[in-house]
Amino acid sequence: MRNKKIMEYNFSEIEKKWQAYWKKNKTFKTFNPNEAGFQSSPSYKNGGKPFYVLDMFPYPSGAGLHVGHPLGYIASDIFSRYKRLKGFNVLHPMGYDSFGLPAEQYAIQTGQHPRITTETNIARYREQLDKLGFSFDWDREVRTSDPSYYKWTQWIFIQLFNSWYNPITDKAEPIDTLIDKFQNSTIGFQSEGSEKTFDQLTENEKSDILLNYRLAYLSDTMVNWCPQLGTVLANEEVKEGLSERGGYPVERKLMKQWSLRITAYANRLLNDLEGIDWTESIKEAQRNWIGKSEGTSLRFLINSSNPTNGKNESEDSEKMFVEVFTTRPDTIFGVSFITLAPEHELVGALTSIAQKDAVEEYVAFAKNRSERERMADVKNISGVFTGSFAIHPFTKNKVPVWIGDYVLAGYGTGVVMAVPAHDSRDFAFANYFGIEKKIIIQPPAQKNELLDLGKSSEWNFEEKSFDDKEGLLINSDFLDGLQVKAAIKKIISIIEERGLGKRRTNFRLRDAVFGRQRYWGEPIPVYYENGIPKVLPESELPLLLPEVDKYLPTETGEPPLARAKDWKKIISGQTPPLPYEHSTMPGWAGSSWYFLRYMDANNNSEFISKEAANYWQNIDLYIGGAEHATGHLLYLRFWTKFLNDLGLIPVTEPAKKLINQGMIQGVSAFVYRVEKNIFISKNRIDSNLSEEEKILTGLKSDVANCTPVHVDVNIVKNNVLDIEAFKNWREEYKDAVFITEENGSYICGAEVEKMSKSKWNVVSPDLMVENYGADCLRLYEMFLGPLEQSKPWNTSGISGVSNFMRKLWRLYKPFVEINNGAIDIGKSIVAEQTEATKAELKTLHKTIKKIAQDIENFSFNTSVSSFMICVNELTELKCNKRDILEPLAILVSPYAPHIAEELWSILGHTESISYAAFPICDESFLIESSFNYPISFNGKTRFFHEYDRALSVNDVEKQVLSLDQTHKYLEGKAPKKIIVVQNKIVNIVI
RNA sequence: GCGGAUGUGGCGUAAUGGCAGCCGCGCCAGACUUAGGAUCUGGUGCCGAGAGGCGUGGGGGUUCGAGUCCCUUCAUCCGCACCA
Repeated sequence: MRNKKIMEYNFSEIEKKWQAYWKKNKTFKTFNPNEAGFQSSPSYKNGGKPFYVLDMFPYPSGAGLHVGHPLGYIASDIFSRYKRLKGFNVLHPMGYDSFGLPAEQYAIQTGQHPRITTETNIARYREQLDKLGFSFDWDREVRTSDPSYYKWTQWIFIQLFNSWYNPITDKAEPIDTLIDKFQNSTIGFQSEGSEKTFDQLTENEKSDILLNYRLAYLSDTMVNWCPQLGTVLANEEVKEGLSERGGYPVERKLMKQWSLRITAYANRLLNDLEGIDWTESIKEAQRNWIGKSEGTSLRFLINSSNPTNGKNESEDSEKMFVEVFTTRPDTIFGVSFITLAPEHELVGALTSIAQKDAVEEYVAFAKNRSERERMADVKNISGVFTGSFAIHPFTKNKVPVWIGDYVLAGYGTGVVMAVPAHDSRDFAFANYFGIEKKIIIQPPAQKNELLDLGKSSEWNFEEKSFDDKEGLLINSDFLDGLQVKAAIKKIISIIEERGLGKRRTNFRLRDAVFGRQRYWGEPIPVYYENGIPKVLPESELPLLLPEVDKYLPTETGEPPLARAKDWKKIISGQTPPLPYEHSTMPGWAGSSWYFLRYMDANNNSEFISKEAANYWQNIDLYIGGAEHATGHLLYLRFWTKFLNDLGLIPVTEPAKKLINQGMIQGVSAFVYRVEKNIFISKNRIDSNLSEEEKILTGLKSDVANCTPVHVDVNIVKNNVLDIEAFKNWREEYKDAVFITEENGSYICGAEVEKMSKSKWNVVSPDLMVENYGADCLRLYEMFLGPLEQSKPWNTSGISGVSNFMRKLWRLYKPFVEINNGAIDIGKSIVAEQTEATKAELKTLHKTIKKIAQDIENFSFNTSVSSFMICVNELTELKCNKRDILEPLAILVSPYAPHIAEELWSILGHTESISYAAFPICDESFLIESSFNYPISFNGKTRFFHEYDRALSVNDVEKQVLSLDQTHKYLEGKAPKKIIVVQNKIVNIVI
């Protein structure tokens, strides 16, 4: 008894089956060349050149993944699977950025160890990731919080500490080479008026001097201090004066802190952007952040007859000077005052007795203003006169010295030469305090007209400064008559000649503060001996994160690590034990080099072997969010360059190509609360209530105002609220009353917002996988639109893709044979011998071409629609040929791997489809013998006519002109011109 | 203020300078149904009964021909922002 039974597309069974298969067979295990198994791996057999596809690894938060997270992972997975089919040895790993603030904040609240919550969250992430069918090699997983990983993060820190940046060779070198130079006096070192040689210095003095050069160093710096988080923050962790995490106020504070000398790399970080294929917006953001500007320093002597406050009376005040930095030295003759930042060290010395009180009051005021206040208050001008005068280096005139908080202490020299006529900030300041403006540039005529249309052709310097870098110099002595650019050139050489200053390049980029006064991070591998910071020997790594009783600062304000008992460095034969550094590393430490660790994830003796580094080089394709533009991506490049300088890795950039996937936003739903438990439907808000409704709700009058309240999007479908589900949603809504539309439904409001738990608009991938399958979700996420674009999630569109999945499945006509009650494995009714028709081959090869192109261009959305077209056409053609369906399964497999594996096996294959060969497009199937020309008149298409593709331009023209329809549209007129583009279009101009 | 991105049907979107709206969602009609938030078939940019006209944020330009190239302007989103 034999029986054929058609199989339905049971995605959940299929997906489970193949996920288990991949896991059991380690289908996606990637081998390094020196590893056993490399030569028998399918990649190697396929000719395997290395290719590295990386996702920015996630921070495992307690909320789990929402549908937005996998977007980039799906894209990278498609690309990885495609590259495997193309015969590459693909490295496609995943891991967790598992140190960080949220776990610690949670620990503070609950007392639970962050390690525990982190592990729980990772398990949940893993489960969610596994359900989506990604082809990660999990044997290479990294976790930044794992001691076997952070051992090497600490090791790299030690290398940074033991290195300095040699400006001559323009790279990092071991600190010993610097000590050598000091000892041989090849170069001098910064020291305060001491005449000692380097070897004559005390150990303390040596340490202090070397800290000025080490790439990881301890120093007193102005830091962003966040009292609520109890830690310092790096610049990019502060947004508009508030902490990025949590949104707490941030203050400026002088603290002894660990920093990394990223500024040494500013130029290279800037220049090397040219060579990498990253989006222009990210490169631009980095250029901005680095903020290179070229100009000159210039000294202004202080007038020696200044009445000073007495403090510095005894010192040689004749030698006192302030140094400014300017990018516009050409405006030197327009200087009418000098402004110091309130924090400038010479403020005290420059203040006259008469101005002492006013200055002190102002400095105190400026100091107490938070960063946020200062930023919010940009429009308000404040400042104070010091009572001192500087001497103009060329005119020898007296120039008043002011203090103003529009000058930033941290940029340039903290002093500006103010040219109010040609700088809008100086202009505002001068206007406010009534300081004179000296006009020294004649704006070009056309600019004059722009400002004062109709009034006069002169620039109105009463209203606005002229800031542009163009125009003619006037009232400027030897610069008169020069154009701005020529003037800059000339004045710089004069300044340098006379020793008044030097050509100088300034960067906005600041050194990165590297210590955090928090628990859940890598301990900095440093101990203190007589107050001198020393790094641990490599043999003592990892320096394990100790246990503490609470994750809070100590009573004395020490970081949590100070609570650890007996956590001290013991040196044999020496007592007492020495204290360790109590700060930990910032969140970005582990992520600054993780891409390297994946290459050799289980190496216990090195952070990465030379062979692995040389084989994999750097990331070929890196996918992640654009929010890391100036943080992670800059540090990643910095560490890569540093490790390259030390000769540890062969590359100077971490990623050849970077793609930023767009954010998937949530569509929040709102109900409108009238009173406590009465809700009005959206379209009824401005309408009148019926008598019935008034009685029902107990409202006396019509609704005047109502409050929108977020409602869980999972109980809203097409803006219609599931009223019963709403009542059950929360206890408080049990007795809710609704003013509905006429048809009795309740319509919710909708708004696109960030997907977040608090807005109740989170759509979980788990639910989508359950209802539609992972393949369907993968395809749908790609179908939404271009990868890089942000877009709101809309679940209702998924049905189209779901229909497609079933249509694809049916094309293969899978069935099972029931043989005397025993069920065989699935088979397909395919025509083995019959040759495919021309039409079928055309459809297939057109799709092959399109899919390959799309993947290479990261245009995954258009691929999905090509698949739909292909399946629609093949269904129409009733195609059941193996020659067509087999390549189609391979084409689909990067996008929808589970169904592809199943169909592949139904077609009789016993090996995974993952290492099949990507089909090759045969162009000959695409070429038609004729072309249907659109015939247009004055650019408007009127009709079509088919001609042989080989027909010459002249013949097409002749034949078109003889057509009846042509005469109809010519209306008896003679055509002025006829354009024929072969196999494209005919355009007749009348 | 500076920089980046984006503007196309009711919605998501597609179009090497050559037929605008492919593929979907939604909607409309029909078929099968006791029923449909199932399935299948057809239709669907706008105006117009129709012929036809108008249409890619607005204005201008280059071109035989512009969603696409150039100039200008507006709107939205994102990043940076007193950086001398």
